[in-house]
Amino acid sequence: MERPRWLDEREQSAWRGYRRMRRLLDLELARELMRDAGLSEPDYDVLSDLAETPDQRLRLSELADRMLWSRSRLSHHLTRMQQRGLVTREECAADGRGAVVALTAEGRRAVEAAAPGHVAAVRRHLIDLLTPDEIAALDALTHRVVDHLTDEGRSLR
Amino acid sequence: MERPRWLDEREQSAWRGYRRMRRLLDLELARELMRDAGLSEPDYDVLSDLAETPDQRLRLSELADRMLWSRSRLSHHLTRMQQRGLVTREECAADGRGAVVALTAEGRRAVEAAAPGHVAAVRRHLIDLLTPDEIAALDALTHRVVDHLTDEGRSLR
DNA sequence: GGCGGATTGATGACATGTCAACCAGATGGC
DNA sequence: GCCATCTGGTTGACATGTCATCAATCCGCC
Repeated sequence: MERPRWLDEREQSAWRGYRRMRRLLDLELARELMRDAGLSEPDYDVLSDLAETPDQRLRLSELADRMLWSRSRLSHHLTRMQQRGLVTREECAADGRGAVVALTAEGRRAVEAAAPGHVAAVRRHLIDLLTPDEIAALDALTHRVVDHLTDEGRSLR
Repeated sequence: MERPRWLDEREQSAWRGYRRMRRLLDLELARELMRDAGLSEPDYDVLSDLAETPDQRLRLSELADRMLWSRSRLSHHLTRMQQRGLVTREECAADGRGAVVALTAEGRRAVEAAAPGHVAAVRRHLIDLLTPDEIAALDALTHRVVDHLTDEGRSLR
């Protein structure tokens, strides 16, 4: 903390670029997803995680961990999605405290309708703008940062 | 939209890595910033944008544009920051409707106290984990995506 | 000069996210 | 078997962000 090493010009530029991209990309993807499919990004993430799962259902805590959400956030969000008929809650046979979220037929229809457009948007605004080398670099670098953050978290707590 | 081109494995992995990094990095940086300086990331962004400005003050709309925030969001956030004594609002001489946000002495002290630690965190969790080539790639790629999104926005509207 | 439409910023209602408290059920030591 | 403790999930209060609306002012044009 003493004698801070500031960012040099390149680093500064990359950091700012990253944050700007983050914000703009997010806005645009959310905007298109809402316009074309009537879903928010969090909605879409919940639905697609569920859809990828063998049985279309997951323990609440399992889903929360995958999404890096707090249980509370997930619980609130699910009650809203439940009211819209996209998911249901079921009791968990194995653990009396537990709850399981399941995709409804309507929820499944919603993701399937949304997915092609959303993937296309991700391509259009990000993936197709990058060279293969850049994709590889992004892949490597993001995973390294993620590993660093999760290892550190694990070892410190 | 017809015949969607899904992401191949590499692309998928990069996209997931990006989103995971985004989330984890954000959480960690926000956590440290709050713990060490008592500021949220939005607070810090407002303060550091103001601090970089020659006169420590900016038109509200100018600041909103730089930050890619809605005016409404900025206005709400400023009233909260104003109550904490970090900024003040002034009338704008040039435009009777306008308002100018100015950093207070306390606001200046807050950013200056927060900056070294925050930069160090950005280094520790991101920049110092990347090779020079990766920094350059990140710089290039993020700016290309940003340009694409802003050009498109400009030409469509 | 003055009218009509655009722009600036504030505001209130509402959606979403966070945090702390809580309950029910599981788990482990004795 | 029983108590203390832990865990999974829910809930309510509150912070934050979004959206639509509003009043004041500016600007272009007659």
